[in-house]
Amino acid sequence: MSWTNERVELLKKLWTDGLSASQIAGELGGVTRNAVIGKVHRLGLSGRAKTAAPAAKPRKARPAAAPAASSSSRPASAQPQTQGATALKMDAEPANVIAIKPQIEPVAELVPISERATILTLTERTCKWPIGDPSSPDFYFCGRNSDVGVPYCAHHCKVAYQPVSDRRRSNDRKAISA
DNA sequence: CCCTGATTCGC
DNA sequence: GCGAATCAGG
Repeated sequence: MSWTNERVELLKKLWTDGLSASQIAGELGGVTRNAVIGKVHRLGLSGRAKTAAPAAKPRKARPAAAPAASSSSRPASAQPQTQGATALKMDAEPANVIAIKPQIEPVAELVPISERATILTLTERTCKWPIGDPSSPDFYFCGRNSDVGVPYCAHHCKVAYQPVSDRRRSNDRKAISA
């Protein structure tokens, strides 16, 4: 795969949207996260709202020649592991937040087909955020990695849990009078 | 262990 | 220019 204008534009969009390099790589397909990161740097759009202090890091030079990656040891990109399916745990909700029940997610939220999970491939470390209409054949789960005991990946945790402080007391309604 | 981005350097 | 290998960190 080469970096066509379209792919570069999508890369820029996703990167600025805050997606991780591996997520973008999965979205684009045909490239690894390293390729994405490399491209991001070449495009000069690295460092998005990150640390600004540690600018100078005495990078340690690589030993010498790479252990010869020969030519037969590079599948494609890192994929979520698929070990034995184990019990699902839908608990672990932080105390000071309210959980928002996953609803049918709009098309905007897409997960690369290669990373999607079905009820059969979910493990205790895969994101169980449902995507699509449960009654539809296109229904699937996010499937990205999540911490053990946590039902969703980092991304969907943000979506699922909303700080209580953000919840608006429903008393700012306007004069209801009568 | 999983992941993240950053960097180097052979190609 | 590209990206695997590697580093450094969470």
